[in-house]
Amino acid sequence: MSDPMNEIVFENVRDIDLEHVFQCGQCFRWTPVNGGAGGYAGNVQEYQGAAGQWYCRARLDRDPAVENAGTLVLDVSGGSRDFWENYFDLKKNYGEIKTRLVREEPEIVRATEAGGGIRILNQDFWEVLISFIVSQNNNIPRITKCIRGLCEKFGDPVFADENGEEWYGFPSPESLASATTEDLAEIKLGYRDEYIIRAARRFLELGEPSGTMEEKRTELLGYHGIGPKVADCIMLFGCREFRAFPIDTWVKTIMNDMYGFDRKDVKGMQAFAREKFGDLRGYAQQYLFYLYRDKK
DNA sequence: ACCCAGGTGGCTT
DNA sequence: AAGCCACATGGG
Repeated sequence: MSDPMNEIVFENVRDIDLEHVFQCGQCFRWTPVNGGAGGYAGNVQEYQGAAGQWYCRARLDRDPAVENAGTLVLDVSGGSRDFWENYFDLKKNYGEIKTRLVREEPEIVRATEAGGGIRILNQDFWEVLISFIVSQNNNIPRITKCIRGLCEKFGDPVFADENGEEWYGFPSPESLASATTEDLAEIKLGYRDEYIIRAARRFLELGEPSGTMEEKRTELLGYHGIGPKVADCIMLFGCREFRAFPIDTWVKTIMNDMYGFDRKDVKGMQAFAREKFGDLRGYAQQYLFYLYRDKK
């Protein structure tokens, strides 16, 4: 027997595509429902996943007349309408963001068109913190597997879907703070399990970073296992710091290809992003990242 | 067997 | 400040 769900409908959402949202590397707990490539069946996209302690089945009935638009129907195990509206960032005008980016840097139009339905989710800080520590020197399929393992072993069951499959909430900080490396071994985090345990304990002491962006960054860099790249991801996806511009191997390739930067010149890339994309550089980074991920 | 993946810590110049 | 290298794990 599946658990009951609440339906929440958002009509006429602009600048949204569920494949862009869930495959752009910002989150790791959403999967296409019917195994269709990217969750497509005609003009319907369907994904299921979880945010914090809530399960959600998300369907986008796409408007055939408008690109990256449609009616978003959520079947959720909990969470208010406001919670989900905020999670999907539905109050923000992404059309305007794309227009401004292209005005400053016309070449980026390739990226804003390829990932035109990207929205930066408002995710829980703690979940983002742990997820991106797992991400270092790792690939997306395996990151996904590791995080599922963490949820199934250390999270609470929150929902049984119609196939009888159990979904789990993200582990609490306490549950990971009290875990041992032996407990974590079966998750196959490799050398990262020490990082996870220490991060959980430090988060319980410090809570979420606050202050200016630089202050948040400094605090994040104090975590063992968090360097500049992971700190920028956590700020962008978990702290609503849209001026963060994470530079990973893909972005290095992009910056080399499009603008001729030496792959080692991370400082130069940051300065370029700050100058060209200003306060919107976090969004720019997502469009660029998706463009190159999509090419593979 | 090697190289890579949303890199980082630690040690050596 | 910049340059190495080891670090688990799994896929190509």
